[in-house]
Amino acid sequence: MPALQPVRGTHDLLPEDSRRHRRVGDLARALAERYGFAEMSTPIFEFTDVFARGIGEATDIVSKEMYTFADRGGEHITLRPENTAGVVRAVISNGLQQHLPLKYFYQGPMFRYERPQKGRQRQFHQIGIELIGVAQPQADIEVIALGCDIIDGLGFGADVTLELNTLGDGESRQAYRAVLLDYLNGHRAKLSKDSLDRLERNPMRILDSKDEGDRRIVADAPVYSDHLNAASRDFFAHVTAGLDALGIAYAINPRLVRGLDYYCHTCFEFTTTTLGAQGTVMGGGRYDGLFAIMGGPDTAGVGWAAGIERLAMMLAETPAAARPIALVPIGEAAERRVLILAHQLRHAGFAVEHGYGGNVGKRMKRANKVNARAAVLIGDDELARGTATLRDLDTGAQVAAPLDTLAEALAQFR
RNA sequence: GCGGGUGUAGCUCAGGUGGUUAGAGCACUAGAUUGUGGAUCUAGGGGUCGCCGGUUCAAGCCCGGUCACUCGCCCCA
Repeated sequence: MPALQPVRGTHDLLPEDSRRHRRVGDLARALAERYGFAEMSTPIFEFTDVFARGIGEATDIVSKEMYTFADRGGEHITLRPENTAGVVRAVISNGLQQHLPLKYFYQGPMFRYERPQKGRQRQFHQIGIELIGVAQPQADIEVIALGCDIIDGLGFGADVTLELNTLGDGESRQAYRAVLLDYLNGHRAKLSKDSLDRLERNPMRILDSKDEGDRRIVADAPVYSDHLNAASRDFFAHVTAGLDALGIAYAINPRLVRGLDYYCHTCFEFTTTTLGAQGTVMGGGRYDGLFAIMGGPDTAGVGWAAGIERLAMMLAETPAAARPIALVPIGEAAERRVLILAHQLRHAGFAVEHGYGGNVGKRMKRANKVNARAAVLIGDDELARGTATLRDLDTGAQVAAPLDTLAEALAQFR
């Protein structure tokens, strides 16, 4: 490590970045609460098994992207690559199935050992929701509607499309898998190298291949919707009908297959073309089988996760920082007075900055630099009269205000 | 993990085919202005040219490696 650099794929969030992230997180939380989702958080590391089992050994995340290490006690620990498995673990650990349905919102860092690109980092941040314990399609609709509100609320409605598909239930999936494997095996010789690999791990993935040759083969492949059983078809029909009723636009994408093992029935992605190759901005679906896989009682679940960095990148502008009041003391006596005054004004709810030394000019410059809304000048003259000189830094207008009621005079600059 | 591109000051970038002390704009600091910011002017600070090695009398420039970023693949948020 030659120079002092951050670890590959990690980034500092300086105040401007932080404000963008907060814009996303705050809006998402506020809307989630409106839908009845309460914020909670789980540890950023868990026993490796939580993810290995929950996400699926064969997935890319588990097979090559986890930050795993042995701690000093020899336990196998993994930095969370996503949060659904952790939330499910928390529900089971705390015996929360007695309180179904559960509705959670979370926000925080995730870790994946991948090659960084724009919109892809090794430490990144997600917001997400989980609706646990509702097997009916109402839950899917509600979860998607909330996602949609957040995307719209951030101002991305025009740049983002909702892609929707169903993975059916276990029975349907097994039936289709068999038919599909049969077909693909017949074209083995012409499949790309990547797809031969997928044939073993997740054949439905091949449907979404970008390889030309694969696409030709896929074009004539059996279609999943022909192999869905009645229950699965019915479930999906309810979901789409619900979205229609709410006026939520979506595009059915039969090729949409999510990578994680635990998904069933509804799956969806909110995608954009404005971010380059990393176009998925929010993704999720139903995971009714996950609780059983994790060793808990059968419990339904639906949710999504969204990448804060990706959403923050799409933000048209950086939210402005709060504008403080700048206190400018002139002389020793004023300096002492201002120390106290700053404290009082802060307690009264004002954001207050006082320069740290320097003459009036320098302090005014500093006030300007922190984008102060107003300056309060106090020197010997003012102290003698019991006033402060109050300057509006936007207009330059200046008035005298009594020191003991300064908070009232400053109220207009809040 | 695979393939392509890039890497000069805090930021954005100049530096024809290798040739003395590496430049600009913005930003920063100080002064003009010791009780008044944003504008202007003046001066100043700041670079082991990502890092290591090689070729050469001589490397910011050529070669190799390495690190980071970036574009695409894989996959995902």
